[in-house]
Amino acid sequence: MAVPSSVSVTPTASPLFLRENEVRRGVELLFFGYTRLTRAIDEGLAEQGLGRAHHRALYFIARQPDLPISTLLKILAITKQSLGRVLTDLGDRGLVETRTGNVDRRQKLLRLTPEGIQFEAQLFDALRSSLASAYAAAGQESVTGFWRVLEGLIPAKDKAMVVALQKDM
Amino acid sequence: MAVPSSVSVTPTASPLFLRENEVRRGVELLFFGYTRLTRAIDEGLAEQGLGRAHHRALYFIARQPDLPISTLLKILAITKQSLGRVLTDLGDRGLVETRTGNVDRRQKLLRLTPEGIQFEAQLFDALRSSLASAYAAAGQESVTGFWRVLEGLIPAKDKAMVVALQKDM
DNA sequence: GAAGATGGGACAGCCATATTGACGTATCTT
DNA sequence: AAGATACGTCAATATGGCTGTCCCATCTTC
Repeated sequence: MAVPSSVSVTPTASPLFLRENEVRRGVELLFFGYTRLTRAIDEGLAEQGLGRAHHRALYFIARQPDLPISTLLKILAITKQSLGRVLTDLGDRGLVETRTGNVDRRQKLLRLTPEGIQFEAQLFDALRSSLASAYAAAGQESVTGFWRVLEGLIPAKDKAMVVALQKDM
Repeated sequence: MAVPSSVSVTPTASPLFLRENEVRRGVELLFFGYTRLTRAIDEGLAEQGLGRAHHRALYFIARQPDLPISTLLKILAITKQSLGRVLTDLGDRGLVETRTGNVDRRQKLLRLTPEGIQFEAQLFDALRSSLASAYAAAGQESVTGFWRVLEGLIPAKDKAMVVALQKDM
């Protein structure tokens, strides 16, 4: 992709970005795309009596084992109480376990149990199959653009958090 | 994953679409991008004592004036009861009005009142400013890719509905 | 014209997921 | 020793979904 990141944005393209229809198209595609992707895993979650909130926690714990609760709270941007219930449910089902932090003993580090790893992988398969087919249909250049636009939607103050998740890529 | 060793594989070829990190990146960017975009309008909604469910209805009514309720139900994919409460709230605030269909008198066609138009436009401004800056930062080619991938996430049976929204583009 | 399908409204009750505010305990920092 | 931080927990509340049931008006079909 030839986007001159070192150069100031060229004004020639700017009329496009101010037109209402382009914005509405993005809003709608994001709405439908996001909701359809999340629906792909509802069935698997329901089998365990879990909801989407549980999956979000499961997902980020899978992504960053030994994640402290405070970090997960920042990622999910929900309250401690809301997350508490979710983690209790996941713990009760033997999907998530905690260990006391060795650097800071106040922390509880979250990780998936073997059963949790397997369950998350099963849910992830549904996400992968949806996204992989969308990627394949759109082509690699489109995927890069897809990422770039979404990155632009994330406020600067949150960007470090997202980058941290992807540092191993 | 079995890659035929007789074929030379470039790092950008099809295996890209099966690799876990690319999928996880998409999942995460969609999550953060979508949630951040929706947060952009929460404040404006709260001023009216409304929530995101109200905005979704408002948005699609703005997009397709004289929309029958049954169509809106398909778009939002929620139950009649859930939508009913939302529409009652919007009607009570004088943002939405209904008229009896002239083709089919059982139908109630939804449209925004002048106040509703103004309010939706105000919320839309927040969406526009977020999306427009993401578009501008990513560049026009990226925007096309962004659309393409999201379109690929929408199941075939829903695609006609989305296209219908955008037929005037 | 009668029967059935469809569009819409309304009742009651339930569930999942989020919120605020307050308070307690263990541990780390200064 | 004092204060900040990480985590847990209580109680109360709001939002936005859901199911099931029943109703009425209107359109379609035979």
